Amino acid sequence: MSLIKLQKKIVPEIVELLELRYNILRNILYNEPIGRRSLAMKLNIGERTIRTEVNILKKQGLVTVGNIGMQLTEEGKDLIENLDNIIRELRGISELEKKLKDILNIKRVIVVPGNSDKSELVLSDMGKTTSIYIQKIIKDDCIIGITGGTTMAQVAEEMPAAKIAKNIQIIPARGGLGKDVETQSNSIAAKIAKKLNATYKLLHVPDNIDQKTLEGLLELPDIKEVVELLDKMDMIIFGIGRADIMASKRNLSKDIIKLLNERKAVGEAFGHYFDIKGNVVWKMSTIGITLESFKKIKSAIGVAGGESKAEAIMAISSLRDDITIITDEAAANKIIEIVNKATK
Amino acid sequence: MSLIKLQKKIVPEIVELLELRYNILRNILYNEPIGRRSLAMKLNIGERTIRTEVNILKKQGLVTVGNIGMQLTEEGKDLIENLDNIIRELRGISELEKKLKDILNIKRVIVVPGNSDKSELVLSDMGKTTSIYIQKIIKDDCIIGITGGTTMAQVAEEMPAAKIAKNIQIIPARGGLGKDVETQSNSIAAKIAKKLNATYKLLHVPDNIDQKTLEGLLELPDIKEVVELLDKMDMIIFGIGRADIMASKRNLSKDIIKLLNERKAVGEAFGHYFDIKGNVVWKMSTIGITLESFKKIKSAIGVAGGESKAEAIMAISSLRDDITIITDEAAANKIIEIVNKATK
DNA sequence: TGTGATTGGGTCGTATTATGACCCTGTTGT
DNA sequence: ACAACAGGGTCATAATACGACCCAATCACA
Repeated sequence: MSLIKLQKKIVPEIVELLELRYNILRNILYNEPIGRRSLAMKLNIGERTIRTEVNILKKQGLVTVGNIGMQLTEEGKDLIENLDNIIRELRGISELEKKLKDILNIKRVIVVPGNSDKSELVLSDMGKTTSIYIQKIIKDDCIIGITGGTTMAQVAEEMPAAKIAKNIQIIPARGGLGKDVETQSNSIAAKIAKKLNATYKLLHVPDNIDQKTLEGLLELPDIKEVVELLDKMDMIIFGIGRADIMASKRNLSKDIIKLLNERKAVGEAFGHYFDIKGNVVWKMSTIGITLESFKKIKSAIGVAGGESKAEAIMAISSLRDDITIITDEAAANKIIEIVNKATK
Repeated sequence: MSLIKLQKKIVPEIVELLELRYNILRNILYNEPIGRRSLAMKLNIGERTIRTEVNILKKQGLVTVGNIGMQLTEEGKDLIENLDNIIRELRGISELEKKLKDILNIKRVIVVPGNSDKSELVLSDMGKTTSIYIQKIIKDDCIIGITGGTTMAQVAEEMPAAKIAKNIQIIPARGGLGKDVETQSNSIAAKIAKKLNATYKLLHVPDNIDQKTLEGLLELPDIKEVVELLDKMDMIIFGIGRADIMASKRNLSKDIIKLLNERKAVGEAFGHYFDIKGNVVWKMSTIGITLESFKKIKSAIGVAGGESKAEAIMAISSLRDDITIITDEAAANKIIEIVNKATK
């Protein structure tokens, strides 16, 4: 039996304590310097509790607290990295990954602890984990497709800057311009490309354009160039969204929303809307990767977290059995819950 | 950094909790079935505290509590073994051993956690640890000398029964009959011999006999046989006593006690009284191993615990630098304290 | 230079928990 | 039958954690 499980058995109290302090440390690290009250806000904990805990952490030499706020000491920063592994084991993340892999029947599942719906740090973690995974499998002369969304924006944000392979090309996997520039696939592709010291192409095409305009756009050399690359992608990293939320974000017409409801769309990825079995129920008319191309890409990596994304993840997992899903604990547990209910 | 140290840093509370529960579990194991009140007595803890803790342990499925008392579950028993290592690391026993080895300037030091003055379980542990160590280094055709005392009695008690080598002989390292048969070297030698499936010889000689009688006894074939073996010993396992306490236990005359005080005797082993530097200040006139023989024996293993034995252990360690000392945490810390004070 | 938003630290009443000091009843071994 | 021991119940009290405030100092920004 592992050391952690052993302790969990004999001193079960440590679980909450350890996680609480871990969260405090992490939140200080990501927001330093930060005050008591702001921290209490972020963690949804009473201010006084923060105080008690921080006093202990201070006593242990992990945080310093001055009049500008609280900061981690060097020791605290070192500690937090090792703590990651403890938390993983404490929560049984490895077992969770294995279980989820079996349930979704896919090649690889990576789970980060926490719930990205409730904590932005978990979203960061997911982004970081995705980045690290990508950097591991990336090879020379790789063409990598990227989609938009807040999750993918976070991946770009957390991507460590490092030239890890030669002649990498980053391209947006589909057109579509959201309101927020930060979460557009174009911006994200550019950001990732810069971090990886790679070249990139942009795809400036709006969503939902009519067939005629589309054909016209395809004649443009700038766009044509990218479209040709779309079929040569070696890797695609994409966010997974909820069908209903994505529909409202994109201001789809009432008719289409009705259609999506009727056909029980639950998930969205690269402009395609899927039901829980992975059937395409509708797709946006824009320039971008097709489902057929998607299925042929060597490495497909989907990223999404939060329990709300559970069904969407299930839908996308049905598309290919050699897909990699990177998600969080909350989504993983929710998926397991859904499957358990269904089989009962 | 090790997992334990990491946790000690971030959740320092667990230290006492873990140790408390460890002690409770151990005491239940060694005394099962045992009641709340008896247990509280043994551990010097309030009865109510035991109740709170046991409730948690019960909830965790580590102890069962019926109307005959409390017992460990199988899981609890499994746990306790792994816990040993955690406690060792928690207390930094390895570091302590290293430090003590350097201070005493001897070949090998083994420390068991706890204080054998305060807990009989620690004495058991020391006995068990000694037994295991002996069984590791024992070889075929070995002649092993044994002394008396409560510590050595515990070694015999905890010795696992196993024939681990051929043609082993166990002999008492010196004569001397105490009041309590159980702690006489004869009984202990016999007990150990039986457990190890070895042969043994006895040495029925009283303490403090005059020279003439001594010479007479040496003519007896039974005694002569053992005495000849004394010089052929391959290993000696001996308890270490405090000079003053041993003197009073043996009812030494006031003159001799005065002498021991004058010459600053602090330790006793195999009938010899030593000052802190390892000089013999007095020895009992009886049949048994001489200091010269002792220094020639291949393996010398001294066992003693409790802070009161600190100086005695220091004295005996000065005799040989290839001696092995098996002691407990309390004695180890006390020795370090004494040396620190002396060097300041 | 003022002003509002933070910051850490102080304090105090209250809720929660741990603990000590008992009681009771049942079982067991003598 | 009795003494010794077992667990469980109860309650007042001590220790602790916590929420809800206050204050003065500091900082960013207008």
